[in-house]
Amino acid sequence: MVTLAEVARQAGVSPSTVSYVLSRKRSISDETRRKVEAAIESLGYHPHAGARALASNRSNILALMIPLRSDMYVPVIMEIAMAVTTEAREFGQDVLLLTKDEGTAGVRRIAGSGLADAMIMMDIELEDDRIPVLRETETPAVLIGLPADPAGLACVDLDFEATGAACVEHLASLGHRDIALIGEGEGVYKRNTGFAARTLTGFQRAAAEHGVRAVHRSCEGTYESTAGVLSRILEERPGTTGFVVQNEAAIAPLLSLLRLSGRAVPEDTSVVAICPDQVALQSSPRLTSVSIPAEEMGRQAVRQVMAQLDHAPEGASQTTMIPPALTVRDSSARGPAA
Amino acid sequence: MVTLAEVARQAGVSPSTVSYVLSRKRSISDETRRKVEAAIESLGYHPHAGARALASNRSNILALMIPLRSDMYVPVIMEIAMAVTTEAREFGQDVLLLTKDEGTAGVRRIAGSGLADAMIMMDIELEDDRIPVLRETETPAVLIGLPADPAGLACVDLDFEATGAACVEHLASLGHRDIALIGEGEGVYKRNTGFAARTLTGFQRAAAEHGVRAVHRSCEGTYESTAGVLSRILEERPGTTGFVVQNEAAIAPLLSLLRLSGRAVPEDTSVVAICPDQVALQSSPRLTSVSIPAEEMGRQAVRQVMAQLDHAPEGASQTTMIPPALTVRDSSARGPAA
DNA sequence: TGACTGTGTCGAAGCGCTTCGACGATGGGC
DNA sequence: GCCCATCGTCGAAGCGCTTCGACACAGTCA
Repeated sequence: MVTLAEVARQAGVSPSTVSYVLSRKRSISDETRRKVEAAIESLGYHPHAGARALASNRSNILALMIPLRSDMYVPVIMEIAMAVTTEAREFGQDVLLLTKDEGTAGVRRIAGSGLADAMIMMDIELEDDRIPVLRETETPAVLIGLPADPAGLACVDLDFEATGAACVEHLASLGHRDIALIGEGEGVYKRNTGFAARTLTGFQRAAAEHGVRAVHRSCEGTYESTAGVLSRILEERPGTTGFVVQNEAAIAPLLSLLRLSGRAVPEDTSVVAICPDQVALQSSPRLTSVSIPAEEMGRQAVRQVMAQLDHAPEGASQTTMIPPALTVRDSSARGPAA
Repeated sequence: MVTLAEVARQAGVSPSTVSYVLSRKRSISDETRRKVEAAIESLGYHPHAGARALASNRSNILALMIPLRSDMYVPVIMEIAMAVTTEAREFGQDVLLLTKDEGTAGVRRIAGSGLADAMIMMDIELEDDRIPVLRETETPAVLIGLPADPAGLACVDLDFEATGAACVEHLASLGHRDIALIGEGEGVYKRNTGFAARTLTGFQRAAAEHGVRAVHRSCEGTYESTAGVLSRILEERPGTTGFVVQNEAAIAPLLSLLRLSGRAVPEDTSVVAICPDQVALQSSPRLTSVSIPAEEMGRQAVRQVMAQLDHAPEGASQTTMIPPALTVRDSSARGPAA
């Protein structure tokens, strides 16, 4: 192990000088800096993380708590995790991976041990029991998702209500008069994750505003479930020409089923998905969609958490709702009333 | 911050005694242990991670390096990561998430800073440049995947060669005489990740052994690409009745295309997939498949790395090839020669 | 020119833990 | 009843770093 003391010896300066070269907290002459940097380079020195954490009371680690199993689409979780990790490195931070099932004990452990400087949490429930612990331990944190009471907490999320509305507006503007929302599974609405309910709210509000008849059905995402949901919708409202899908797993079955039943997309039926761009682009036809800005959420979360760490906890209570971006592709076209 | 010293004061013992209660490295009387544990409980004490790492030269952190973008199916990566994290906690370890794009510099940084005690690496290339660095820095490590030269390294992977063979054997035993492997995208074979090539080797060997005509086509996984691949196969070998698919993205398109072309699965055509059980179960019909044992690979990796850390690096060079498990479901049935 | 203000560097203390050696108390073997 | 091993506990050193105060030196200003 190369230590700071060895670097100092090799550079012919004192250990504290080396430390100041590294931290830039005091001015150092160019000559000294060069000598020290040369020594660091030639010895392949890396500061000992534990020693640094002990002395400075900063671990330069961000804890990221992700769901073990959840309603969220796995690739989205992954993309957020990768974005967090990548962005964190830009700030010289590393990322500690925790699972949501560690729950409040996990939060306490991290806060108590100084292992991480802050937390980023995903899969936030409306009444998430980790939140009171976060408040109590005064852990700097950013939530990806929106709890019932976000007061005093930094949150980042897609504006799902606006998302639901945007899908309806798009279909309404194309002249569709009967539309359906194929949503997440039953469990998702019950389990208080909020986002599905918020989407539904926006969907219904916009439908009312635009004078569009709207139905909503939850769907488990399997082929069978999707088939059942679709046939019930068409039975009830045979004139349905527009679908909004908020369930990545249901997209492929739905397209397949529409094709089988002879309804051409987009000629007869329009489909708008709420899904990552990748899914929209891989489908056939390529889907008009509101994308899940996973990467942006991850990056935003890191930036906000770093802001809390660097410039005191002012602005910690900021909620960032990312506005939906609807991209028109090949799955939506003019409807009957156009 | 509650410190060990405060616990000691509250319990009426010396700090070293508290430390020994925690580490169990010296015997402690029941009475003292109880007092100390009570103090820990009542104060909500958690040892400071940095201090512990500094003094003991052990961070109790495992670094997990995962691909940012890769040939691997994202849910599999995720499942491995979750399994690693969960299993690591069983050993009292935490997991630090690194991305593969940190490359050799990342490995050096972790090894040099003592941030992690060991590394678990995914997405191993045949000639992975991180491997020499691992050897040079003498970092305890386990690779998930198989490099060209695994000498002296611990590796865990599915036995893809046996997997390819198992699929062929299953189809051959059902009486299929013309089979096709729909594989990963071109890039995967070129990019030296090994697993796709190993599967192909096993596929071809077993086909030869069983006197079965076999073709192989790589496939990008989009609907269009799958359609192209399928039509070319059927043009060349119209008698093809068995498909092996090693590309999760191609599964749904393939099933959809077979249905459209009037080939019933499994009555006319059998399909065997190499994919996670979840994908096989969600498809319709449910697929006969060799599952990707993501969770087991993750758990195994942690166990092996812990063995290296605990009982010296003997056995560090062990390669664990997980034997394939083929589960018969509803997508394979007797073929023409049966 | 003397008092002052910066600049650049150093020494030492201390972060919270582990661990080694020491030591008093106990108990078994003879 | 004495010696020695064992058990349970303590004190102190030290892990590698950051950071505070001190200080030498060179300019700057009246």
